[in-house]
Amino acid sequence: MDIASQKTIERLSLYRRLLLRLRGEGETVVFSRQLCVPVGVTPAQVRRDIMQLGCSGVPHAGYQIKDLLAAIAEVLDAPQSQRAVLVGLGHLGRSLLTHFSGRWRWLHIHAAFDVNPARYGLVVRGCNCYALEQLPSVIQEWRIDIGVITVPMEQAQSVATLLCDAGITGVLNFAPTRLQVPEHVYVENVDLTTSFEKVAYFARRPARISDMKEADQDISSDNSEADIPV
Amino acid sequence: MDIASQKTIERLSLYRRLLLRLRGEGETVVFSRQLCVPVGVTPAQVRRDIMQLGCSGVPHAGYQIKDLLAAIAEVLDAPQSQRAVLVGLGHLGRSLLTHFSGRWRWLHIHAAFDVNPARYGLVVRGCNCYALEQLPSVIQEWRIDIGVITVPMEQAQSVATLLCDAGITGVLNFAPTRLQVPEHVYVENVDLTTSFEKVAYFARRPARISDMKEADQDISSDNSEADIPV
DNA sequence: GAGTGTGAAGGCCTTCACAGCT
DNA sequence: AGCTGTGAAGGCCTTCACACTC
Repeated sequence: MDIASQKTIERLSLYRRLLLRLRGEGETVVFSRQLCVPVGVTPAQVRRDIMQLGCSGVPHAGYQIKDLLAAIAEVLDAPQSQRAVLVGLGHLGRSLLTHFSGRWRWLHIHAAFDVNPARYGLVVRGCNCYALEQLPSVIQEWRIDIGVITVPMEQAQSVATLLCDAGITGVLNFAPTRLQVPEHVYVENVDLTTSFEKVAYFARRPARISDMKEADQDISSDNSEADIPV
Repeated sequence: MDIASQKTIERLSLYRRLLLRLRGEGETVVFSRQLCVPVGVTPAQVRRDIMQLGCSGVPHAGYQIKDLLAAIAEVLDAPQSQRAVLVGLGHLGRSLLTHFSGRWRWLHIHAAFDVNPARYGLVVRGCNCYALEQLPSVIQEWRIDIGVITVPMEQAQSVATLLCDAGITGVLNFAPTRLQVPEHVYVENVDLTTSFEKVAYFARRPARISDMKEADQDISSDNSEADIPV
């Protein structure tokens, strides 16, 4: 697979976690029909993605889970582990560090930065906080290629520029603005405020319609035996 | 504006925060050219969105910021404030509560739920944690229409079903799976793991090109958790 | 019959391009 | 000249449909 679109990468990520789960349950083969539902697409889309991965299935016999996992890993996983820095140790930044640091061996948050001197030397989950001025040298010395931005909107662009100038090629942006970066830099936006506003909007729009006829459709879920939530 | 697509709502949310910032800086009018960049679209898209809002601008004089804000609020803001519940008081759930609770007056996280009895009675930012069994009655009694799911993937679907059966119409899903819900229920997925994987993937794709010019020092200490240079 | 592989069609957005206004 | 309003065109994905395989 030479080049994959953003949406394809998203689906591969979802496929993988699903496949890992199936494998953990003892399965060895899988059909496109099983994969499509939890990823939210049609079987045709699943087959297209698998085709693009270079894997082949057997009609009526499905795909080998281990083949799929190997092919997906080939695409998604870096040859060596990647390193990231986080900029902005406010509430959100600390939460992310606490929650995610050390959670994936293939992505290590190597250092944190902030403009607030009160936060220098702060250590969250083994991750040190430094002054923003030190960012370029740290990035270059450790060949870090990912920056996580958790600063307020007003400062996001200047931090992004700083990161890009230092040589970063990927940004995970939690600030509610679209960053301007050089063409070779990829930006993934995670905008929780917008997500909340979207849910709030769509939650109240169709409500009236469904209020009319309430309980007609029940969801046909495969894992219906698992009545024990959480 | 009768109906708006997901992408339109996203942009409206971004426009608004930008407009609020501009207004705070003393501006009263704005051009499409100013709005397009931080939202990541073209001026034509901005004008289309504004047209859809029902606002008009004046050539060479731009749009009135207060008109735009009023029109956007008309679309995005609920007549009365909306209430949400959060299910799953693990690390992520607590972080979200800590970070977002009380942050927006128009969306109140009213209660939290978990299956783990050790968490019953837990209070995070004034938000009480209850047993999952109480979820339906709380939702119905308080007419809550939004559910935030922060449980592991394995339990996400059953929680979603529970929420939908209780009458929820919007779900903010942090679990890495696409939920099956009745047609009238809207689901917004926030998948941090996938986001990280996307950044990691795209960060190293164009890397080779830029690798050319400073491929001198090779620090290949992969799983190094060594100290940070200062 | 049940599933895979894939060309072709369809849909949804975004952008282009240009008329109209001041 | 500069910017808005908008029909038309173009692009990107997704889905359809069906031949093919076991």
